Amino acid sequence: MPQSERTKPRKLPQQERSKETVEAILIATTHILVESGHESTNTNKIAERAGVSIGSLYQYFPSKEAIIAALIERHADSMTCMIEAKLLDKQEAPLEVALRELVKVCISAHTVNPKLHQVLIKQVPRVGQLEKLNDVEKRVQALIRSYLETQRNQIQPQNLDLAAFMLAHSLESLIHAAAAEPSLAVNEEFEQELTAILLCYLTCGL
Amino acid sequence: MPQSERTKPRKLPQQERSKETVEAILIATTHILVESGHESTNTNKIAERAGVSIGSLYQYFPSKEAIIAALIERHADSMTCMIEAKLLDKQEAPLEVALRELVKVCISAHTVNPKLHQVLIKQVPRVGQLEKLNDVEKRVQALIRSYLETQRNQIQPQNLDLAAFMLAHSLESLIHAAAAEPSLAVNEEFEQELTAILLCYLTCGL
Amino acid sequence: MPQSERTKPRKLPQQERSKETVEAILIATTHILVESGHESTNTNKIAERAGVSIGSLYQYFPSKEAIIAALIERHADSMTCMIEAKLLDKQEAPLEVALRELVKVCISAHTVNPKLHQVLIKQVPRVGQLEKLNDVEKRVQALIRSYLETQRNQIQPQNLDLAAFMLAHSLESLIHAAAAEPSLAVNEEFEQELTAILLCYLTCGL
Amino acid sequence: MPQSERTKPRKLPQQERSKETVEAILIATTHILVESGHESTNTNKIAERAGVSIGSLYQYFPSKEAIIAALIERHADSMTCMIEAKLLDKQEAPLEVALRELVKVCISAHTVNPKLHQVLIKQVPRVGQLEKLNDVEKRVQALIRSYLETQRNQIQPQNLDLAAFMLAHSLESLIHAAAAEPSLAVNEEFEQELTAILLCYLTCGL
DNA sequence: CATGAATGAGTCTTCATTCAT
DNA sequence: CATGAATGAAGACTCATTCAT
Repeated sequence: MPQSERTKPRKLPQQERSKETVEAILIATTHILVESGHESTNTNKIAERAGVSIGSLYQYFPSKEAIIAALIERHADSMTCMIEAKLLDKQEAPLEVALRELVKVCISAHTVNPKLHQVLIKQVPRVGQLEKLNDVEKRVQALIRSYLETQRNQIQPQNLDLAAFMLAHSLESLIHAAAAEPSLAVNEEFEQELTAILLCYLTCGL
Repeated sequence: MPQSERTKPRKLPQQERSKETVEAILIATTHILVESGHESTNTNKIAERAGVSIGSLYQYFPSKEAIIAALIERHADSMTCMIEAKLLDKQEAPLEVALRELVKVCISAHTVNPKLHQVLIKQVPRVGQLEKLNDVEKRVQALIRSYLETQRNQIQPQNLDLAAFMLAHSLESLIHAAAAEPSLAVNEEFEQELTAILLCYLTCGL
Repeated sequence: MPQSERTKPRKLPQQERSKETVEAILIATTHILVESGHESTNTNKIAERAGVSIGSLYQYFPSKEAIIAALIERHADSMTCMIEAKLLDKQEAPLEVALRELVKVCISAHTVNPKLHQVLIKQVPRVGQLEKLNDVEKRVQALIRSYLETQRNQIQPQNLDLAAFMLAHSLESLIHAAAAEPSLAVNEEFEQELTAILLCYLTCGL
Repeated sequence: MPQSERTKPRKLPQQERSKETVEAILIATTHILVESGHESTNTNKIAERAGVSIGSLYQYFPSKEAIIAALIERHADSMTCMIEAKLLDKQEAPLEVALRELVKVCISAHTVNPKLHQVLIKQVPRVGQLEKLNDVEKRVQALIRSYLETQRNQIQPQNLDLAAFMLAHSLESLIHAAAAEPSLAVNEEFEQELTAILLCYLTCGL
């Protein structure tokens, strides 16, 4: 999956100073996205907020899209890392425990910067390089898939690809939806219910 | 949730010709969205494609957003109508049958114009009046909620609001995801699995 | 020779008002080119000088290049028309008379807007659609070629294509050069000498 | 014509390394011009291609224009040197021989780096210091002028300035045009015809 | 009511050049 | 003197929307 010329970071910052610049740009972008939404996020605002000239911005990112893409990548990385760590940690645990922990860590992952997450999910068009947003699901799905493998004889579904797909997407979308729904607290009860739906699916032989 | 001045259709077309104009605009918008995506959909293109002057377009819609909102509304209506009809029809049916039918009709609903559905979901920012995209879920959730009411003693979850939320969002998101995933056929097996996850959740007492 | 999307006029002005707009744009461009040169000619200046919004400019011309190209086309047309008319008129005249008249009319053609001509020739990069500048030579060459045909047995060169090439380019470049050279008056003597070089070439059998 | 501050090479490279740097810059510029044209030649690209930092580039050249100007100067020098040598060599030769040799050497001179020559002629705006492009003609004209002096009584034209002008510009422009015209081979026949037009002009008494 | 010409604020992006390290 | 990060003026172009006809 080679990155297109338009979205590949233009040059990697080599000196300390330029690393700070890139960092400042990403942080500024995060703030603006969270405060004003994707539509009114533009490169001039980003540069200004980052305390960087517009020229510097374009030294490191070839386009506005590339900045958002980088942000998405970071965000996705940090989320999947948390999840991966937990799944590896609970590899040996009984299904119920593992699932409950998975649910917990996914919720935590969504709590890191939930406002940003919402903006990315709801406002950023999944077009071109920005499709990477879907990567989170894909990577979580892969992690789950390999976990299921180890539990193959504990679970009912035979088609592990499909089962991982079902789990990953339900998990993700329900957490999204809950986070976006002010009337619904993401509390113990929700966590419990989320664990239930996944666990039932895997174990109840209907 | 009263409509703002900016997104309420400016006047209801009452004469025959007006209705045709509105129709032409919405159809043109659909085509352009499907063919070129949301980003390159603009009012001038829409007017041209609809065979209508840009001035006339603004007679019927106060803004670009209003056009998309109208489209979303239509789309959501047609989807929820199908689902509502089916749920009412199966009100008396046993849980398993009802759920299976619900799954079937949801899949059908996504098949009416799947390309448009994808564009609306993935590319249209859920901001301002365009948040209505979420209405489909909300309305389906309400329908399910009232169905669950009738089945209260057949099912395990006690918090019906939460249960309806779980079902509606899982259903919706899994069908979306499947439709967007070329490697996954939306076939009998998928339908079966989707029914399973919902049914297990409602009946298995974990 | 189909025009590329970037340089083809965007829409032909249909109403009276828009014809005036296009005209104003071209006139403004001419003035700015003559006064400030190609490098400092930009679309914003053109629009302002034309008393037209930048948006209007882009209604009719898809790019800056397209405006210059249109100007070149006009300029080339007016030049070649003059020359064509004269050559047709002198078809029957003896060689010396015809050549002298050709020289005269070419000089006149360069005198219509010599400053513009210089800018177009010296400053506008002959790239993309702007290569049309060379069309003047090509079209003059074709006209001369067909004239030579009628004089075939009066002249020495046998390869009429080559002869037309020699005449057209010498003519053009010498007039250019003379116009650009302040120390050289484009006077009777120059006209005489120019006629001489062409006539000698065609008749003297060396 | 004193050089302006902006285009005079900033310092003459005196150490070996400096000479290499300047050389590398000019060579890189040549390559980029030939490959991508003048429009997309910029100082950052030049520096990168030359394997030199942009800062160093500005140590040796005060502006972009100065780089191109230096290139033009070199190119013009190498062309005029060839021509000068030949003309001096043929000072005693009969007119026809001298002219034929002049034609030959001019063609050779255009063959040294024809692609670069085309780019310089067609794409580089003859503005400011870049007017030097015209120097080739001027210098050739001066050389021819002094040669004609020695042949004064062999030739018809009395105004030697004008005659030199005619010869220099015809020669130059016809060779340019031929080089730019893919349909026309620069072969023996062309060489012959070019000699003819010059020789006829000088000798035939029309 | 239809038309389509006109508007202009707003955005992205480039690139010659400077300057701190 | 070399480096390359930083600068920012400048310019091309889009598109939602208005308004004269």
